Amino acid sequence: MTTRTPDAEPLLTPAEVATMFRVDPKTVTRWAKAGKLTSIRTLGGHRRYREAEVRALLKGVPSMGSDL
Amino acid sequence: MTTRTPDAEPLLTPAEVATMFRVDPKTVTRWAKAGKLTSIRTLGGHRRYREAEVRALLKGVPSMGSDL
DNA sequence: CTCGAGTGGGGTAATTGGGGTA
DNA sequence: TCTGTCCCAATTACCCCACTCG
Repeated sequence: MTTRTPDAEPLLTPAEVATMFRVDPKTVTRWAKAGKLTSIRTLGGHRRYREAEVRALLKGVPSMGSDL
Repeated sequence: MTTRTPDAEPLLTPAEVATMFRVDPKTVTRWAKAGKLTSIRTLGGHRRYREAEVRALLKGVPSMGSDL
C-alpha cells in the first residue's frame, strides 16, 4: 500500500505556519518574500511551506548566541 | 535492454498530485481544466497526470540567482 | 455482477495574494 | 525594521450526488 507514494514532502499552508508561529498569514508571506522561508508555489500562485523547515525554525534558531 | 515496456510513463492519480501539492484533488482537476497540467483521460473520463510534469512543477524554476 | 474508494461536475464559503497604511 | 490590518480579485476547500476504477 506504500507503493503508491511517488515522492511527497509534507507541505504546510500559510495558515498552518502562521498558527505555529502565532503570527498573521501575511507575515509568513513576508518571510517567504524575504527569502527567510522556502516557499513552494501552487499552480494558482498560492504558497506552500516545507514542514521540515518550519519545524526546524520552531525548534531553535541557528543564530543568536548572546542573550538579552 | 531487455525491458518489455511499451511506453509506460509514470502516471499519477488526482489524489497523488493533490498530496504532493498539499491541495484538494478538486484543485488539481481545476489545474487540468485550466490547461496548467497535462491530463490523460481514462476511457471513463477520469484524469491521470504525468509524474515528470508534476515533479517539474513542484521543483519550481531551475533559474534564480540573487536578482530580484 | 457486487463492493469500496476515488473522481467528476456544479455551487458556495474561506483562504491567499498583492499593495498601501498604521 | 517588523508586524497587523484594510481593500479587492483570484484561488482554494468542502458540500451534494452519480459514475468510474480496480
